[in-house]
Amino acid sequence: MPLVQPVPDLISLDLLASVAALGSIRQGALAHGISQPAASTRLRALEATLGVELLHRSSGGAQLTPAGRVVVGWSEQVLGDVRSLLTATAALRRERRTQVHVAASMTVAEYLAPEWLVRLATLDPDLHVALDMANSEQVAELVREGRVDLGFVEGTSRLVGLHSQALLDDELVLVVAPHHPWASRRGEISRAQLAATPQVLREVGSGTREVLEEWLGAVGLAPTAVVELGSTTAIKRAVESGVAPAVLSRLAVHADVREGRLVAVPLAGRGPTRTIRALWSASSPLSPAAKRVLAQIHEVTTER
Amino acid sequence: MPLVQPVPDLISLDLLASVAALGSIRQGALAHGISQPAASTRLRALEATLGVELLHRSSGGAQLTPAGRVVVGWSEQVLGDVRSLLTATAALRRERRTQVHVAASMTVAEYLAPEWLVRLATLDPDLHVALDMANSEQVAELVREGRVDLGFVEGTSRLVGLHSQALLDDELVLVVAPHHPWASRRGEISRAQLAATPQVLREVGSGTREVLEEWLGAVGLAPTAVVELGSTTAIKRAVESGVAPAVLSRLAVHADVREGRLVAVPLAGRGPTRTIRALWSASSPLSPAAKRVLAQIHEVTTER
DNA sequence: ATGGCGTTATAAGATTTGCTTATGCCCCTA
DNA sequence: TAGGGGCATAAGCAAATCTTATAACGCCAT
Repeated sequence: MPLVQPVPDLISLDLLASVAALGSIRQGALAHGISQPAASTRLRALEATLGVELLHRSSGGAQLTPAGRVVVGWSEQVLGDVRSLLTATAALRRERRTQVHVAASMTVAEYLAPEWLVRLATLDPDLHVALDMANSEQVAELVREGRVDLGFVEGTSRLVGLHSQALLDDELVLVVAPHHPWASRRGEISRAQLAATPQVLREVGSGTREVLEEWLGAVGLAPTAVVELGSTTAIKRAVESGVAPAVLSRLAVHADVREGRLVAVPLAGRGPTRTIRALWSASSPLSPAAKRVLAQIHEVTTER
Repeated sequence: MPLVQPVPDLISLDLLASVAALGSIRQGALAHGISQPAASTRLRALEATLGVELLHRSSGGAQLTPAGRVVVGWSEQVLGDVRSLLTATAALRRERRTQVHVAASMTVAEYLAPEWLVRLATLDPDLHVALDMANSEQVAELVREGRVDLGFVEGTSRLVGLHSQALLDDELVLVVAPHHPWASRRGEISRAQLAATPQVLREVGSGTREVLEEWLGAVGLAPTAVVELGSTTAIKRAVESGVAPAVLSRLAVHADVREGRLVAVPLAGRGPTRTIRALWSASSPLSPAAKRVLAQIHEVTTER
């Protein structure tokens, strides 16, 4: 499958085309910014590589042989394709200078990223950020595989092969429907009570679920699912309808609690919290554009 | 007009395609017969040259980035055209191994070369000789310019920049029509008598004319043209019709004299003679096939 | 006939490139 | 925890490619 050696090199084919057009090896050398003996030696080597005499040389200059004309004809094809490749890679470089591909976990994508992106659009209009949503585990995988430049996740698992930077803490709160018995009771709900009560949970792999599992696991307990939903919004609607309580990010329920659709119920002791983190690949340097995005999001999250 | 540096090199583009197909830099290196660090360094250099990240590397192997896929796509074009170029040059090498392009002056082409080519066809059927006819001056120019491999000319002029080898001597003889007064006279025609008699001549540049001009010029005389014809056959027909005498190669008139269409009239003293020579370029080595042609023609002309 | 100006090719030395082997580090699996 | 897969770095060596200096050749004007 690989090309059989020896392979002609592009610079020598290009030089041959120049010599053909200009009529002498010396003029071709000048056009290519190399000395005349260097050009002479290169062309002799190209003839040896191809096993064909390409130029008829005299003190009056150099002209293509019939075989040389054939080779220059094919070379024009090759060199044209190389120019197209270089044009394509220049476009990729321009895109990479301004394009950042980001993946965020659901909570971040829905409640934090919009504000971040608005700030970015204001501060740095040249940057174009493409945002994907996935659960935290999937976000980490996308980053690890190099399919996105930056990731934002909740929690600290699956950071192998990745660099990370903490941005802000996010507290999880217990919410119930307004008519739920817990909505009007005084006092806090213990971990044992919470574990004994079926809840609406996110799917396995979501940061929200992981943090809850860790919080209960610290005392040998585990959450009980009445239903698993893949969307925080869906969970909020389910809770509001009285199905069961849920533990969700304060970021996610802030507006619903303020507007009376949900009631926040205090948890005993220190509630579950997690750190929202930025992730990037440990094996590839962050692009300048992605660094600018990270720096500005860090600035936004530090200001709160 | 030349490609702007730095230019990707074909071997690295080929290696990238192999790594993409095989899934690891190490497997790509094996396929290309180089060590793994050499492959790794080459691909890093290619990324620097193009200014684009092409591979996502991990301990599980290497996969193309989206930009890498674009580059490999364009590379397949480039590498495909390079393969076409290599196929074309292989065909040219095969042709050059068996094809010899020869130019001969009129006399040689009409009276010597046919026998030579018949012998060549018998002795070496793989050789293909293409024969052009031109006058001696034009033959020398074709050789000097590299447009033919070998030339055969009469006389010794215009050998600058050429190698030559004497093959045989050719005598020029004076011929007249059977009813011409000189046909029945006894004795030789002097140079003065010849110079004073209008003749049928070849065009300027033909070997036949040059030799005659030299022979008369040696005693301060020059030939007088009643007409100039570009073909020895045409000259023979003109002489036979009684227009005027002509001085032609013995090779050319041998059969006409034997069959009585023309009468050879002796010239006083040593008649004009010339050497039939082979010519080839001084600036390019003779190809093996052309060497075989020359060797066999030399053998044929030495046997006479 | 000679000198000047164009060309190509060779020689020698310096620099750059590209390879090798050895080895370190990382990740995954048994 | 050990072994086997991967990629990257370091050091040393050989080959390639460049430079300047110069030789040789052909053409043209004087």
